[in-house]
Parts: sequence; C-alpha cells; structure tokens
Amino acid sequence: MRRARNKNVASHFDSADPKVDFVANEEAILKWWDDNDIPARYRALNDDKKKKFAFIDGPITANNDMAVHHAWGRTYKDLFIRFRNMQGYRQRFQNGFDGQGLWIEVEVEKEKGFKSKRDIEEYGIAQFVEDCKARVDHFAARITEQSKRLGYFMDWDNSYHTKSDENNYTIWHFLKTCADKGWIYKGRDVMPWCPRCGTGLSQHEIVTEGYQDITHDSPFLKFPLIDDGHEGENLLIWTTTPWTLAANVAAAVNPENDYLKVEDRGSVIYFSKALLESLKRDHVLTDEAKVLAELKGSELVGLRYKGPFDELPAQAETISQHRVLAWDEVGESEGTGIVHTAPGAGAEDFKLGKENGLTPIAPLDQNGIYKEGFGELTGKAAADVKDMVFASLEEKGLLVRVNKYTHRYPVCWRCGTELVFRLVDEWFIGMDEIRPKMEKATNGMEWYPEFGKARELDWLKNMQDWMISKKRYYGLALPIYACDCGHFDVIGSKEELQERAVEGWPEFEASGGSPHRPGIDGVKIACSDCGETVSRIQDVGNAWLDAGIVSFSTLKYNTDRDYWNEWFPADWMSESFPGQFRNWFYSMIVMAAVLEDSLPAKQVFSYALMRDENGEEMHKSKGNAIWFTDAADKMGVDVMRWTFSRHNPASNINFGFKTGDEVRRQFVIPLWNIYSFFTTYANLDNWTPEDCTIPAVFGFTEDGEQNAYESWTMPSDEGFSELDRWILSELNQLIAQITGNLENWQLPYAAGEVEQFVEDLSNWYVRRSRRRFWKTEGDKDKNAAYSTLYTCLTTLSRLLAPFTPFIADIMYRNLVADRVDDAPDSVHLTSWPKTNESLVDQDVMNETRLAIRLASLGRSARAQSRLKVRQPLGEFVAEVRHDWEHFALAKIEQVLKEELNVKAVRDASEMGGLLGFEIKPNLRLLGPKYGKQMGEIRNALMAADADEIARASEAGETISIDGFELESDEVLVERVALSDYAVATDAGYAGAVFTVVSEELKAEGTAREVVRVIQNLRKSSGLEISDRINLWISCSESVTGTLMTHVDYIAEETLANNIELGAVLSDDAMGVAATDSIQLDDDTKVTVTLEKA
RNA sequence: GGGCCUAUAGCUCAGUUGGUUAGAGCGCUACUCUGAUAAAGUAGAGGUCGGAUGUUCGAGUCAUCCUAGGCCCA
Repeated sequence: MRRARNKNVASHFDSADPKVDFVANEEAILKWWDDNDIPARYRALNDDKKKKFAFIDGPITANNDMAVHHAWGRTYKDLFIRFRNMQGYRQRFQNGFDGQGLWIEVEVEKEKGFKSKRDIEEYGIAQFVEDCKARVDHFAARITEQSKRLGYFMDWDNSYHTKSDENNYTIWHFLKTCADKGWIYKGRDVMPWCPRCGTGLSQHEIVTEGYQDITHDSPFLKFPLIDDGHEGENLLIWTTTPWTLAANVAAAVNPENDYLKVEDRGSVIYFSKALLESLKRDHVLTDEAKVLAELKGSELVGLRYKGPFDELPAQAETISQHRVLAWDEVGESEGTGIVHTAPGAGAEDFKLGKENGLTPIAPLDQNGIYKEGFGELTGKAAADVKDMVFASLEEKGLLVRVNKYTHRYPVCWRCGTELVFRLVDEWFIGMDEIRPKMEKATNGMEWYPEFGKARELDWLKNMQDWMISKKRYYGLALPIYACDCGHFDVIGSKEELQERAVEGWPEFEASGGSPHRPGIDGVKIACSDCGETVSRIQDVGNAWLDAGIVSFSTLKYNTDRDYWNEWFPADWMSESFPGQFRNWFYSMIVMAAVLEDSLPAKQVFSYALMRDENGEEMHKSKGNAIWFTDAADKMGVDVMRWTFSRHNPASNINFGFKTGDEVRRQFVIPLWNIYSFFTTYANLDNWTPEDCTIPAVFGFTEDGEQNAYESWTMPSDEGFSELDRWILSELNQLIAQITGNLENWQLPYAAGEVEQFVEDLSNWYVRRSRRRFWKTEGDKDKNAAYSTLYTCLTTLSRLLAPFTPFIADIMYRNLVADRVDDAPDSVHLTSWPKTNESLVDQDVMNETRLAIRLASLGRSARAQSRLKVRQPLGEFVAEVRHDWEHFALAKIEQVLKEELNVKAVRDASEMGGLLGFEIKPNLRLLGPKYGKQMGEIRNALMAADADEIARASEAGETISIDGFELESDEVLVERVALSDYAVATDAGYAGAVFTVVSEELKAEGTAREVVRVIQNLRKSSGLEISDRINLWISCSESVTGTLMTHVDYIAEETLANNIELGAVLSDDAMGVAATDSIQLDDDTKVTVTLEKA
C-alpha cells in the first residue's frame, strides 16, 4: 500500500544515459540552480543556527579573466565552505575583489598604449583613475560569472572591493594608529626602482617573481691610483651595471683577503689573488700576466684613486672622497675582488657609503633618466648608455675588457622592465615593535601544511621596515601631510580630514568623496606643529595595505563593533603559499597585530603552485596557461574540482586536459555508471524510495540528536546479505573518515577514501550483486540490494556535494529530491551525512578485503595457465598469513567459488603450503670442483629432502649428502608451484587453481561458452532483456552429448522456451532468425540460431 | 652563509602514530570478462625507497651527517 504523495513526484527515476555529456549537464544544473534560487537558499540554510564558521576571503585581483589556477584556489574555498554549511555552521559567504594598485594601472596603460608616467599625466589623472576603476568593475563582473560557473556559491551581490571608501578609510585608521605609536617615518634610501612605472618596489614585491636571468655587458676597468709611490698603478674593477660608474665614489676590498699586484700589457693592477685564474680564463688578463707582489686587502685600504668620470660636474663634491674602503662583504668568487661603490645607485653601496661618510650621487630621475650634471649622459636613460660609457672609458684608457655576464637580475614584477637602484624618499612603517606581536600571532595560528608556520616566522625574522608609499596614481591615498617644517600629520578617518581641512573640502565632497587621486589631493590641512597649510604627499599606498585591512574593513570594525567581534578573528583563511607568506598573510598579520594585538585567522590553509601537465611553469606568453572558461567548456568543472580535491595541496599540481581526461575516466565515469546501472534496473522493477527499508534523513537535526538513519539497526528479516552489510559498513566508515579528514584539512585523504569506496562499490558490490537486480522475482533479497545501493548512492551524492557540486546534485535530484516527500530540493540544501556506528562491522570488512585479494590472486593464477573464468575448475587453494584469515576463509568460500568459478576452496595449510622447494646444483661452482662426479651430485640432490636442504642453505650450513659436503652457496634454491597448480603470489598471500580439467568440468565450460554466444546474439539481435526465445544448436555429436546434460541450464540462462539440440535449420528458417557460431578448443564448431518466441 | 621543502617504478605521485614480503595512475603489450559497454578486470616487467651512520625486536617512515634539486632569506 503506497502512501499518498503530497507533492508531484514521478514514479520513475530519470534514466541516466551512459553516454552522458557532463559539460551540458553542468550548464543545465547551473540554470536550474538559478531558476530555483538554490544559492540563496543554501546561504540562508543556517541563519537560525548558533555555531558559525568564519571565513575571510583573500581578495582576487579583478584585473583579468580567471585562469585555472584561480579555479584551484577557489575550489578549496568553496569546498570547505560547503562542507561547513552542510554541517550546520552559519557563515558569511563574502567574496572579495582586489582592485587598487600598480597592476591595474599597468593593464590600463597597456590598453591605452601608454609608455610612461608622462603619458598618464597628459591623459589626465582623474580620467586615468576612472578608467582603472572601470576595468576593475568589468573584471569583477567577469570573475563573478566565471566563479558561478565553477559552482562557487558565494554572496556575489555582497562582494567587497578594496577600492571601496570603507576599505581605504579603514587603512587610514590603521596608519594613524601606527603614526600614534611613532612607527611611521620618511626614509631616504636606495630602493629598487622601475624606471618605466616610475615607482619604487617594496621588498615584498621583488623577492620571487622579481628576478630573471639576464645577460649584461660587464666591463673590467682600471681606477688609477694617485698616492705617492703608487703612480702608474691601478685598481682592477668590475661591474655589471656600467651606468652606475658615473656615480662612483669609492672602491671596496676585503681587508682579510689576499690580493695581487700584477703587471700585464704594460699596466700594473691590483685584484684578488683567488681570481687570477678566472681573470685569465675570461681574457681580462693575458697568460703573460706577471705577479709582482702579494698583499693583504688591508694594505690597499685608504689608497686614493682617480674616478672614471671625475670630469662631470656631478662628481665635483666627491672627487676628494675616492678611496679604497674596507668591507668584509667583498667576496672573491667573481669579478676582481675590488668592488665599485656608488652609494646613490646601489642599496649596499648606500649603507657602506653612509658608514664611511661618503656623499651619495643620485644620477637618475624617476623615469630612469640621467639628471643635470652628467655631461653627455644627461637626458639619456640608464638602460641606454652602456656604449657611451664604454667609449668614454676606452678613450680615457681605462677599459680593460667587456664580457657577457648572465645573472639573476631584478625586474619589475608587473611590466618586466629591468630595475635600477635609485636614491629616494619613501614612507615606511617601522616593524621592530610590531614584529613580536606578529610572531605571537603567527605562533598562535594553525598552519596547513604545518611548515607554513616556520616559513612565516622566518620571513618575519628577516623582514625589513615596510615601504608603504608608491609614486603612482591609482591606489590608496596615503593620508600623510608632510609640512616643510619637518612635521607630518597622519589623518585617521574621513571625518578627521573634514575637521582638519582648511581648503578644498567642498570640492572634494562634490566630486563624490572617493579617497582617490586626484580628488583627494585638493584637500589641505593646517600643520599641527607650525600651522602652515599642508598638502597630502603625492604618493599612493602599497596594495598589500588594501588587502590586509579586510579583516576590519569588511566586518564593520568602524561601524558595528559587536558584529566585528562576532566574526573576528576568522576561523580560517586560504591562499597559495609561495607568494602569500610575505604578501597577504603578512599584511593580514600586521593589521591584526597593530590594531588588536590579535591573530587574523585561527587556521591557515594553503597550497602550492600550478604547473602545466608536463610540470612546466604556466605562462601566458609561453602559451601553456589555460583560461578557466576553456577548461570549464572542455573538461567540465566537476572533473576540474575533483582533480584539485584529490591533490596534495602542499606540492605543486600538474594540470592539463590530459590529467582531466584521466580523472574523468578513472573516477567520474565509473561513478556515473553505478548511478546509471541503478536507475536502469530500479525503473525496470518499479522500485521507488518508498520501498527502501533503510531510513533516510536528508535535512538537519538538532546538534547532538540522532536521526532516524543514525539510530537504525539492520533487521534480520529484510533480506540484507553479507554483501549489503559489507558495503554499508564501508559507507559508514567512509562518512566518519571523510568528516574527520575534512575537519582537519586533509583533503587528499578524504578524496582518496571516496575513490576507494567508489571502486569497491563498482567493482565488488555492484558486480557481485548484479544477479540480485536482474532476477525477475521481487523478493526481500532484491529489495535489500536496491535499498543498500540506493543508500550508498544518495549518501555519496551528499558526501560529494562539496567536491563535485554538479554531478552530486544531478544524482541527488533524480534519486531523492524528485521522488521523496519533504526532501530538500537540492543536495546543497541537505545536511552532512552522519555515521550509523552499528553498521560499521570490522570483521565483515576484513573478510571482504581478503576475498577481494584472494579473488584477484585466483584470476591471476588462471591468467597464467590460460584457463578462462568460464571454464569451471576443481579447486582454488589459498595461502593466507594471519590466524583469523584461516577462519575467514570458510566464510568467504562461497564468494570465492563464484568469483573464480571453482568447485572447492581449500586452505593451503591443509596441504603443507602451495609452494615447494626445488634444489639445483650450482654448476658454476660445483662443475670445476667435482668434474665427472656432477651426475652423482645431481641425482643425490634430486633424491634428497628439498625442504631440509633449503633450510640448511638458507642458514649457511654445510650440506652433507651422499658423502659430498656442499657449501651453502653451492646449491640453488628455487620456489616452485606444486605440479598441476597455477600459483600467483602477492604480499605474502598466494592463490592457486588446480589446472587439471575433468570431462565433467569441460562439459560445463562448453555449456557456459554456448550460453555466452547466445547472450551476445540476443543482444546483437536487439532483443529486450525479458524476451523469450526459441533456440537451435547445431554441433558435433560428442558436443551434443556434452550439452545435453546442461540443457536446462542453457534454457534458464537464455530464457529459451525450446531448445533443439543437433538440429539443422532450413535455409528459410535461417532467413528470419539470428545465428552465430563459435570454435571450441577441440576445433569443433557450434552454431546457434535463435528467434523471438 | 641561514631557513623551509623535496628525493620511492620510465613518468606523475601515494605510502596518516615505525609493523610481516613498498603501492596506484599513466604509457606499452597480451589476455579475460561483458545486458554498467564512450565500461570493467588480470598479467608482464620495472625499486640498493638519493647516500652513510645510528636508534629499535623491526626503518621508506625516527635521529644525525652528507649529496642533489626547488623555494625563501641574507
């Protein structure tokens, strides 16, 4: 009696087409989600729940379309958010977009064809900034659409933007807090500088992506010494940056190292002793170079020399400073051991110059062009002057040699231009007082992978002060107002600026009040020290300020402190680790440490880098990068997401279409086939979820409360078999394992467990249960099989929902939502499955594992002896290793008989083991020693107890046999199968089949062979599975006799009403019926003909 | 020079607290099974688990050192 339905549910499952188009399905599901408001309902699922799970999103740069590596990181975010949502945690689902800073500017410059900052200024900063914002909005929209295609369920209408007023003003608050503590200062230093972008790069930006192997012309030249007694002598100098020579002030040697005084080609020169050979090899010196003296570096210190460009006006002040300095950083592995020092054009040079009271010469302007005072170099770009420099040195007789030199040289990480080092004023946050707080926070966070903590601490230990200013246009307007009197004010909020404003406020408000250039630049304040009217410094802020403040700006820190307290610190954050230890994680930690002396997130999940499928780095320019949209269209998103889910995040992932195909074939298609199998047969049998004897609970229950599934105990009278108990045990163990692993961020384990389960379900449970589904009678056994498989598939759909949200929902909707009253409409509205402990049965799992292992060995043994599984064999003998396995063997006997088509299963221990020893004489040793007596030895060995000799040989004992004393290595011990058995071994287990086939068995094999031909023929003639047939079998007389004994079996298997054995059909009859034939092993032919009855 | 990571089959990688005789996928070949068929299964070979020493009843796993590679820092 069927229960009345209160919603319109179909009685049949949609049949799952085995020829499925996964991509088309995904697109259909997306539309269905959209039409039915599933994402919003998913987000609202836990609105009434107490427990919460706070994720803080690292903003994605809204500057281009998504590529597959973005999909990787976003898959992690979506996966863990979905998992926690199904567990009933309240969440915020806020996505973030990063949209301020140099990288946006660079793309807009490319769009407009701008070459330099001058182009931007001519174009107009106001319009340029608007263009930048428009680009960000455009790509934020693109990324939103692409993320939805990925199945990423976020609150897309509520994404935060780092360019927002709230974000920028919250950074002001942070900077003001730093200023109040005295941590903000203006520094003068030599910074890496991009001449194209016209801005300095911070330490964070230059360290990894910022280096390339570049080949430079590197001159060796002479600095003539001018002290008395050293006339005509020179220092030998080498540099990789010839443009810095015009800014040379000093030279440096290592006072501890040994130097040589050498005469070569008529000059006397000094250089490092250790470099003599390499200088000759590099043709800087000739082979005739003559060593005149050896001396310590300390003896050179203090010597004065004439600089290479002393004629330039810029050198006027420093000519008198040219001398040899002592510097223990000078090495002797390359160059000359004497280092050209230009304090205005190199970071270390600046430090050394400062220590020695040198005057730095700063040769370049912000565009990398020589300033006034550099003669013919003035007005030229640093990158373009090397030939002029060489010509000038040549003319002065100073140039010795120019070699090609390849080294890692810093380049601008955004535009690829080679950096120069430039003496500039920049603004910094002094980190010394913040560092301990940051270390505390870092130690308090849990890092996955664990080594993340060590990485972050290492970075903190080494980090310098944070350069926060950039001489650019589109970015955070640094709220620093530096007065000529030397005092500077830092403004902490929009309100404070309004209060302090003495000029420009109304205009700023009228322009929209966005804290960006140029609008903000018109607002002026009065210096709090001297009262003068002060403008904002022109600089904008480092973009990591923008991304690091989001724990405050997006959580209403300034407007609703209760809300902020509820969601800060986050429970977790997640980004790729190679860059983010010094970028986003770093800035998040800084902000939380400074503002609240807190950590920003309790747990950090991070992952490595994406490579192409050959392990090569992905680059747009190399053509091996993959856009997300291409991958989604071609491989499908579930495949992509599963590829990511099963990967160990700590190591780089090799990703491509081939790896996608592999995952589809290996995991997605087998899963789909099980599902397709189920729907096909459930429909044939009109089986519906109402027939399911295992209770299912898809919605939520109160925390701690057991639902009907969890508290169910398997009844003994509903037909559940050993196989059902096994797979239900595996299923419930799977739920527990995957839950634990996801809670501990152990994704590859979780995914691996699912793969193993699908493998078990497909290749053991379904395969072994097939006949239960096929049979015609609708008994309890069949219903138990349906109930079990249904429970496995519906549970699997929920377990897979966070991983592969599309296929999971397709399965769930067909199996559950459309058939079961009161079930949630989508798998993404269901709860996370819970384990029914009573169904976990370690014994049945162990026994089945053993059966699977032994069946595999049995098939292997059959394969070796070329005995098809169709041919029944007398017995299978199993050799097992553990005590319990001997007992288990009896329990799995029936399974093994069926799997291996054998009449009996025996424990090898009953027959003294499966493998015997065979002893052979070691001819190579014995031959020369015993000569003619070999025959006797051979006979003696054959007659002797092989086991005893094997033992003695193994033990290294002398073997006494028939008067011969053989050394242990003079016999060869081999393990051989017992005769008449084919044996396979694996990991200490062995399985063997008895290979002697009796007439009786042979007949049975023939019958099965014939059945197979008939079944194929039924299929190829287009018969329905349930159609009955008439059958004619024509064969030799002996085979007729053989088949006669199995005629009932044949009829039953093939649904034959009549069988005529030995019949020959008329040609007419042949015309309407289907026919086929096979060749038996004894070369006789069997022809079968059938027609629909 | 310092920190971190990695080293297992031809390739890509598992191997979670040490536990008997180290696995998977890919690729190749052959075979088997087949009313899940754009499937599935089995076999073959291939390994001094980078090297050495140590701890232990027992080491791919732990310790120390070394080598090589990668990343980060100086």
